[in-house]
Amino acid sequence: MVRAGLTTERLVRAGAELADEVGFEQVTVSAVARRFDVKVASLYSHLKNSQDLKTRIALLALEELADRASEALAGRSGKDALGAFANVYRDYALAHPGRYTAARHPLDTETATAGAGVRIAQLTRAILRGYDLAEPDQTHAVRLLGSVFHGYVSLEAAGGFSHSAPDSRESWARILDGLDSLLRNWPAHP
Amino acid sequence: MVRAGLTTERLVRAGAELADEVGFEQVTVSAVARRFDVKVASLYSHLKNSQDLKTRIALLALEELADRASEALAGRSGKDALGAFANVYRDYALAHPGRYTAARHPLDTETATAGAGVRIAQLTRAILRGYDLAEPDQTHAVRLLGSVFHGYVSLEAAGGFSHSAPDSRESWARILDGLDSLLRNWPAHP
DNA sequence: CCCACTTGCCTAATACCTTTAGGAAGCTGC
DNA sequence: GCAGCTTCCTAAAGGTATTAGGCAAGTGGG
Repeated sequence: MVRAGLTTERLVRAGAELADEVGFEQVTVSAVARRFDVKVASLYSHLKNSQDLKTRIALLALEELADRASEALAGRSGKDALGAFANVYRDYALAHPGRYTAARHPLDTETATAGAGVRIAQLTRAILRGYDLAEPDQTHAVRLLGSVFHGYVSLEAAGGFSHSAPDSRESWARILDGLDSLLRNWPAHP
Repeated sequence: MVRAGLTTERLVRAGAELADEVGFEQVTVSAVARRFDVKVASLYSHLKNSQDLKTRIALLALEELADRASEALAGRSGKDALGAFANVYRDYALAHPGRYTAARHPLDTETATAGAGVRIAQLTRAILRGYDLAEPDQTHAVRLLGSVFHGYVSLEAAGGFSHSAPDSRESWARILDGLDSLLRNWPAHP
């Protein structure tokens, strides 16, 4: 009996690749086992269950996203930072649709607060240092940015903008212009 | 043998209720059959397959959403319309989380263009009539609004804003202020 | 009224996926 | 070179999806 050398790490990584290839919903313990040419039950020494696999893929994706965002943001500020961060999001979602879907997978509170999601939130807040926003407006703005990035990228991934003019990239650029403008002129509370 | 009186309509409606109760992902042909106290195979006279069921639930949700939005928008314009539309979205998502998830379910192009999704897009565009935006900026703005509404509501539904100050409603209100401001002062192309 | 026909729901069967229990073969260190 | 842990396996039970074929409940024409 030749051992396949399974580890949780390798299984999760394979699951992430599978997600990008066939969609996150289609990622199954069985499919990962097939990929390693191993019986399904063998994976249960490394994974608690199917949900565990999906959660770990989600955490991997969040970490990759946070790493890229962190690197892109280094040395940038203001609109430059805004655009860099936004493009990391968009590029990641387009290059790794399955992982991106995984990153949006609902996590229970403890898992979420322990994962890289909070790093992403911190980075979003860092972008706003280039704009003059005091609390609580800063938090409102963080939520706005998160919504726009996530919303746009999801709709784009779902094909929402693919069959109509103008080009999605053009809209993306103009939306970033708009956000920059809004952040510089955030309306005072009435 | 007493007949249960199954119809595609009733099955889809039951599926939608089930989605709101246990989540759209948990909606299964078997679960719907149980709800009617009927054998699973019986549903296949009314539904093509599991995917068909989910697609029909998605279309139902889109239609309900479009109906509500249409009603809310009647007689309103400008920021008033923007707020009314946004609140329909948010309220629907909070009241019917499963249906809302269903509404975001990816549809193939033909199904999507035949469904109520296009009505929603048209309504979004109608809101912008209250602002002075020419094409292609109008389309960019439609995409921005769609992204913000969808993004915010998804993040909120996933619990993103639930355990932190300020209150989510407050952010929502201030984000709508921000969007209104941005639409009134849409930056000219550099 | 009843016979034929259509329709609605059923049984049966196949094929996956998930998960647990328990066993055997490989590796590691003494 | 063997004790013990680890890795992977076989076996089994239970759930979901889907198809094929059957019987009984409604329906319409003679």
